[in-house]
Amino acid sequence: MDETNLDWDDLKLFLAVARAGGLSAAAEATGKSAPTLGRRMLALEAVIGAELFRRLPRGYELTEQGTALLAKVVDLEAQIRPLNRSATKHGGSVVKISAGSWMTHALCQNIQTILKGNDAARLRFISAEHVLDIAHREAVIGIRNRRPEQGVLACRKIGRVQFAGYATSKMIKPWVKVTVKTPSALWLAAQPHNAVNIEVSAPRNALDLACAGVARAVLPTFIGDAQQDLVRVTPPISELAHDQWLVTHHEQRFRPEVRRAIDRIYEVARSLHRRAQ
Amino acid sequence: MDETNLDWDDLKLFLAVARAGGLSAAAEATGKSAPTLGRRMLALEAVIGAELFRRLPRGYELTEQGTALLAKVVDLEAQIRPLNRSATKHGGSVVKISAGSWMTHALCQNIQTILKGNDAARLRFISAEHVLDIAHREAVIGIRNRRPEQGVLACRKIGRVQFAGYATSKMIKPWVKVTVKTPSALWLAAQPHNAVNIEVSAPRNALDLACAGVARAVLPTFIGDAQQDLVRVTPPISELAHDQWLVTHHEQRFRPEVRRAIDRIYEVARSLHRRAQ
DNA sequence: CAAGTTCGTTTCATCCATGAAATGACTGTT
DNA sequence: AACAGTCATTTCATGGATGAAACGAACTTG
Repeated sequence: MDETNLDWDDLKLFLAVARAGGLSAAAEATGKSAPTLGRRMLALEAVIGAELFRRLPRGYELTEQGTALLAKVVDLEAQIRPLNRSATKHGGSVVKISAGSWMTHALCQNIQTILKGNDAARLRFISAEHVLDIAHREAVIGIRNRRPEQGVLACRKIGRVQFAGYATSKMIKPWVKVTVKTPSALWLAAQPHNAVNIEVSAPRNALDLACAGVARAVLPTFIGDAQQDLVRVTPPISELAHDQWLVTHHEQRFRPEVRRAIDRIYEVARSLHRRAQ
Repeated sequence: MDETNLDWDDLKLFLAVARAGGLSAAAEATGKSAPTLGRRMLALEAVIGAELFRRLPRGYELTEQGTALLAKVVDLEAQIRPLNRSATKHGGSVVKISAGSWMTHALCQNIQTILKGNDAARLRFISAEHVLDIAHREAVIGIRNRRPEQGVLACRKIGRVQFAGYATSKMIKPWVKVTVKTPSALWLAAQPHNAVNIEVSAPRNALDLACAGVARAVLPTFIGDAQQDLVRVTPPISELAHDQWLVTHHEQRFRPEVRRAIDRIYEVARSLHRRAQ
């Protein structure tokens, strides 16, 4: 085999073996046989130039390099999974709305306005920090922080989002780190003087920890200013300010239920912006 | 072939064909023959359920869907390319705690108790509905709803978790559906008489919508009973009740910072159980 | 301690993905 | 209009990846 050319499918099989903890269970999960998986893992290790597993009598155990690789491949899988046809299958009239976790939270809190006059379709809120692909119907409506370039997408500017640091008191100095690649997480990582004492994987938990009085959290002002227990402990962070856009597919936006959802969501988002100036 | 299972290596070959603008040039670039690439592209289109190329006499031209896919695969390639390098550097002393989103929320709200006497390590809360693998160090501490079978894991029973339906009023009848495969989501799907009028991808948003007064949500009682705006609208759902276990790795649990975190988390979790009986 | 079970590795027959060769269609040149 | 060149598709023989079967090692159970 070509040892210089990584077979991407070996990464998928690696993921299965890593998750299953051995070849036999991974064989069941993947439909490939245990000998095949064994050979593919050896091939992968040869290409990568690292031992990914300790081969124990009762199964495969990841090495440190294997664990590091696993984290990356889990992320790859999350990106590849939606590409399957089954992932895009349209089941009934569902309007999928994709927004970051803060925006989704705010939309849910204002759900009565959004639902007004809209019984024809079911709404599905997909809370994700990465951009879902409207051109491929991963979502029908998206709220994004960048104007889309694709010609098939229609967009409408909502307004400008500001971020700031929040805590229960200015006396609280350390920060909570969100272990995802959002601009605010990256900004915080780039501030060497900002001590981080705790980490969370979900942005909502950062808010929880700020409210619990142990750390500062970077929050959008339409969220931070709405919390009664929190005060701003920094001025607005200009590096994180960005415009917010409501995006949909040219073809989809004339469906009546999509049209109404767009109008309502725009209304709610605009009012959030006005409150948080 | 298995049309439901995307071969990740087909994405790599797609990238080569897209870049080369045809099979012949891509054959040269990849070492695969043109007929092979042609078949693999057909297979990829079948799995994805979209036409990625217009097949012209003088080569392959990307369709809009193909162009969109190309952007994603370029990104995937950028992530996969460095995998030949040495493993990522080992970070500082971080204690990773994995629990479901409700439990993580509750732990964050009680973070002061958990942090007591524990400055030596940074805590990382990983909010996930699936079980992270402690045997392979995806997490150091896990809160699970099943006793682990693996011998390398130490476990300690916390107590029993109950679930119930919650809303702002018993007059509210429709439910919010969480589009993830958790037992509570699956239970709700199995109740044909429970009308669902709205969907969310994140469990926290189900709570948001219940508090907004538009739907009923299935919540664990240690969450639902703690919300001032919500009341139980069903009795406890016996099908969803389960034991809760604190799990860690045999080897890891004697590290002082892990030991302390385990003790504190156990304390907090036990008190949650007492409150929600 | 013996028997049973489970897991990974090795061996080897099978079959399927591959590529060589042929073919067809289209474009460019004379 | 005829011919040459280029590209993709089809046909079919082949070789290599696959998995069934066997084996060995380690662990579990009675």
